[in-house]
Order: sequence, then structure tokens, then C-alpha cells
Amino acid sequence: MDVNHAARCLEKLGNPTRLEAYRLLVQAGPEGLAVGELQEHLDIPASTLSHHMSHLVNAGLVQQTREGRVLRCTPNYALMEQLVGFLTEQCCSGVAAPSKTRKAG
Amino acid sequence: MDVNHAARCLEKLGNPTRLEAYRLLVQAGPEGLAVGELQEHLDIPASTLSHHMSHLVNAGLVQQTREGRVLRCTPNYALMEQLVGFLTEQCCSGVAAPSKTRKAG
DNA sequence: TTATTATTTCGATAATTCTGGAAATATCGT
DNA sequence: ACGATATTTCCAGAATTATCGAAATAATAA
Repeated sequence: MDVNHAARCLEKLGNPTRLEAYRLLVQAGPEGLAVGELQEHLDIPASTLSHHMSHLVNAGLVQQTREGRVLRCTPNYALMEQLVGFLTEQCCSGVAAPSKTRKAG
Repeated sequence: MDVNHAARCLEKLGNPTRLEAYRLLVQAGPEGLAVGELQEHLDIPASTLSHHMSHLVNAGLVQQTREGRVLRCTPNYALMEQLVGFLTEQCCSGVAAPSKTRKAG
């Protein structure tokens, strides 16, 4: 995870609709959600949602698998954790916030 | 830190120049860096940098204090930690990555 | 006051992103 | 094949963001 890849991920998550979509996928658990289910929650036109999802998929933040007519979306936890790791290591002070994370005491 | 504030912070950090600027401030230690020092590192026109910095300042991610002719910039660690907290709690799986973070073992 | 340095604001253009209707594609059921 | 459902792609317009030179502002020094 270099600075450009991190910036790319942050940029994609930095849109309220996309961040909310990602969060919904996380909330939904291991099954994730179909694009149509996301659309019901987000209440936006299908084409708009499709564009947003392709951003997330292209950045690697979301994975899609087809199940018949339905496209199931799941979050890429590994990438998200790399992103959080980048922010923690490169953008936070060495002194961790109390009782949150631990690092080289 | 609600989802909209998080999205706003992510959006601002999701620009390579701004993310690099923020990272430089963190690297620089408690003193931070003057705008002019950032400019030397980033090698972009002053007006362009000024715009980028105002994004970061408006989002609350960077604080500025004037020291004579120089504007000293420091990262807002508290906000960054809130942002990392948001991502960890709302956008990561409950199962932490091995030997990185711990949460409700 | 004039000069010098540091930084922002103005103003304008280029580039990108967002949005969504309409048409196309994919899959399934009959 | 046909119809229905799910989703994407095409296309275009609106909105936002990025860029940066020039002028303006702020602070210091002579």
C-alpha cells in the first residue's frame, strides 16, 4: 500500500454515497448485498449506483460475484485493513489514543 | 464522527498531493512544517498548495498558526484518530487482521 | 517608506466527477 | 422465442475540483 494506492482508496471512499454503500456491505455480514438491495437502501437510480459501485470495484475495495441475475457485492476487508494500517502508521502520531490501539509500547 | 464527516475527511485525504502533504506534516514531528517548507517538498506552485491546504484546514485535518511571516501547519491527530476509529468500527470486519489490532478478544 | 519574504485571494481555464434517462446486456422462467 | 428482472453501458449535461499566474495581503527589516 503506497501513498498513491492509499489516496485512490480514500478518494473512492470519500463520497458519501459510496462510503454509505461500503458500510452497508460491512453491516450486512459475510453474504454482503446484491446491487439491487443496495439500491433499495440508498434510494438512488440504478445507473448512478452502478457507476459508484464500479469505482469501488476498480479500486479493489468491493468484490462482486454473479449469482444468477443478481450481482452480489462484498467488501474487501484485507484492502480496508491495509488502508487503515497505512493511515495508522503513516498519518498518526506514534503515541496511540488511549485504549484503542497498541504499538511498540 | 458521523458518516458525512468521515466522507468529507476521506475526500480531502483522497488527493495524492494533499495526502502527501499530510504525511509530511506527520513525519516532521511536533513542530509540523511551514507552508513554504511543504512547498519545497511538494514542488508545486504556492497558490496550488494554498488551495490544497485550505481544504485540509477547512475539514479540520490540519491546524495553522502564524509565526511571523510563516504559517506553521500541524496535523490534527485527534481527528485523524477519530477517522481511523470510524473506519475500524464501521468499515472493518469484527475479526481483526492477525497481530495488528485487538478488539474484544 | 520601501523592499523583501511568505502566503492568500482573484480570476480564469482545464479536467474530472456526479448524475440519471434510455438503451443494451445478462440471466432466468415459461 | 418471449417476457420479466437485474444490472451495466452509452450519452449528455451539470456540478465540482484542480491548476496556476497575477495581484493582493501580511509581517518584518532597513
